[in-house]
Amino acid sequence: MTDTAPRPTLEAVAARAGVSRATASRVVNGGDGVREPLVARVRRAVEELGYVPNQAARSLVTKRHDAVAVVIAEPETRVFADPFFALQLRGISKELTAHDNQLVLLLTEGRDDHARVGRYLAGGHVDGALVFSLHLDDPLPGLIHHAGVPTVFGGRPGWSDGRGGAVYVDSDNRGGAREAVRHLAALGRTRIAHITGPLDQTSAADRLDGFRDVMGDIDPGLVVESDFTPAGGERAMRRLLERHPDVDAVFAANDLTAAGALRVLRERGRRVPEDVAVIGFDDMVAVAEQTDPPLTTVRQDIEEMGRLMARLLLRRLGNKGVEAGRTGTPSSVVLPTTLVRRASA
Amino acid sequence: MTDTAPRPTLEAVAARAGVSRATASRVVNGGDGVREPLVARVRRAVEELGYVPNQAARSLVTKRHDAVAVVIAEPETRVFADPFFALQLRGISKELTAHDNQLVLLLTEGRDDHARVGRYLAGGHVDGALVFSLHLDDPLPGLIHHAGVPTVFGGRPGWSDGRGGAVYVDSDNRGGAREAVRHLAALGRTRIAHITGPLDQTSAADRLDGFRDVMGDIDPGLVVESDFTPAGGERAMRRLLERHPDVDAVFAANDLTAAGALRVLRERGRRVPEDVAVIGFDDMVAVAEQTDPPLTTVRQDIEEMGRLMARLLLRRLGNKGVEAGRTGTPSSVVLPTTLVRRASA
DNA sequence: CGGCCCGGTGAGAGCGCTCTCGAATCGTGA
DNA sequence: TCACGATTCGAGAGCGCTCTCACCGGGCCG
Repeated sequence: MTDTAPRPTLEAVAARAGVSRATASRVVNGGDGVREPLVARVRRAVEELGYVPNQAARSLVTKRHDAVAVVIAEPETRVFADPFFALQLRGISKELTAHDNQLVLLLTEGRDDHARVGRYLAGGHVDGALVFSLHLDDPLPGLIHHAGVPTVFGGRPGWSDGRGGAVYVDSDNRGGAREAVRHLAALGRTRIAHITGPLDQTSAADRLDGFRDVMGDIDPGLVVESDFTPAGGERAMRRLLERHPDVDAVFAANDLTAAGALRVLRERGRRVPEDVAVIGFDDMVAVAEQTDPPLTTVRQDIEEMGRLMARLLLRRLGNKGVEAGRTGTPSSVVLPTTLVRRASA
Repeated sequence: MTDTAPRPTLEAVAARAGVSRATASRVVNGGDGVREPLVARVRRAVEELGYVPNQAARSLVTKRHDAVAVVIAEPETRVFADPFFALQLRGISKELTAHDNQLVLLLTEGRDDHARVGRYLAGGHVDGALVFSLHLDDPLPGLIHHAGVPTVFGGRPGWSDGRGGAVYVDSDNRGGAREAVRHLAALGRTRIAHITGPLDQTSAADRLDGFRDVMGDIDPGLVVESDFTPAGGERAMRRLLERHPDVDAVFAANDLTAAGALRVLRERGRRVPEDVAVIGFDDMVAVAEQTDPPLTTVRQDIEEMGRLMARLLLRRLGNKGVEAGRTGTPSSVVLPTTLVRRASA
């Protein structure tokens, strides 16, 4: 219990099974090329001794770790207010454990942490990395690329340099936004506004693009930049009502923003959806189902994104068991979104 | 970039600095007992070569991994709908990285996973574990104890067996509940009800105990068991109104439940807080600030809980740098809660 | 019937690091 | 001045594992 009984080694297993260490090793790693009776004997010895391979010794020679890092770079507390990463983590975790890989979590905040993470990844402690880095000016992708660690990004990284080599998994922010706005238009709304997210994040920028795809060149006053927070949503909605008292629909860049907007609308006596229809983005149920009225929103399958990220990475690492892609490096994936109709639009 | 340049070894550093591998090792690990000029030379060599110690080789001999597992055992999706674990993880992460420890995340769902986790921990891949296991009947604590891995629990584990040896960090659920109920009483409420959480979780049970501490032996119909979800809160509130139409205050076991209750109250035309005062628990801002009216609730410092868990574990692992506890195994810690007054009570 | 090939097995060389131990160096007190 | 203790450094033995390579035996072809 408390005192650490010395763990049995491969040597011990071999001795007990009456074979060499080499043969024992072969059996432990699949048993190819070992005749049945011996396989059985080794297996039994493993069982009886409760042998578990020493991972450190193993990776010392194989140079593999069967571990991948998940880097979540978010200076802002905001992120933790939504279950986004939690769900993504769950998807990642499922896929990784299904292929016997460990998940090393790296949370960063602040610039100094970037260096630390870069050093860690460059240190070769993990076979690859899954990185969430949503800001345009983030130095992390560069550091990681420099470190030469196989990486898959969560969300399209907004690199300025020309290389399109980055593999990422993203949801169809632009398409989802289009669908939302089209829905508002189909409802007969004509003064449709958009409260954006921080435009240095590709997801926010893409949603704005989708909005513009449908609306064309509209009064720029109908687009208000915000920051993905409820408070920001409130501010933006207030400004919107000042500039355009006749607004009859709002597409908010995420659910939190929409919740803030809803509150201001109620406070100003506007009925939702009768006077103003509102659509959010994300489908964070804890928020979208709690608003008054419940929020119509664009859902993205967050857990699936995580699973996919892990799968792409493992494939790239040449992990057996993962169905092989056609050839070489797998390419990025963009997942579809769906409109979830509740009461607000 | 793609091809893995062979990482420099200690041997290389030693050669470049003109010292032995042993001395280079000493410098890398603090440099005690090495004279200044040599220290400087080795440091420079490390710098120039970009040397990073091979962790696998190191732990092969030290039998330490400088890594701890974080086990989150939650079959239910519910958990991921709140930022509870995210915040806790952040606290844990901060403390661990401050002491150069890695965080290996183990997410489980379903019984079979338990065995996997047990095997992993027993496999000696990590130095210790931080475990969130909130259910009374959870086999995990037993498995872990059996594996002999130093562990700190998040939340008081509800063990039936007699051993009080488990170290845990919890918030003062009972005290917080008392404060909430006293607040309601101070408001002049007399028909105070409680919507509980799942009573197989110690946090829910403790909150109920706190409620009883203040209310004494009341009409059992004023206590309704629920499940920490908004939908459950709605159901419970409905039942409550049927049985006790005269209820004038509700203490909900968490914010999500309170949100559900609020919705039912509004739907039934009860004004909050005029007719019925409502208090939640947790202070999940994303929820508590969004409800109508904003929710009065009991806050627990979740991030601090995480940080503390990590600190206790590191101390127990004899990690230098962590201020030493007085003697031996540190004991559990219960963190205070605070009442956050918003509009609902 | 002999040589050859081939699948199955074991011996042994490291992987990169820490740590013990003895050698070398330096100072100090008598 | 010389012995002796303290300090600093290097040589070398592993930690537990994988993997190459040589070895051995039996089946098959010539």
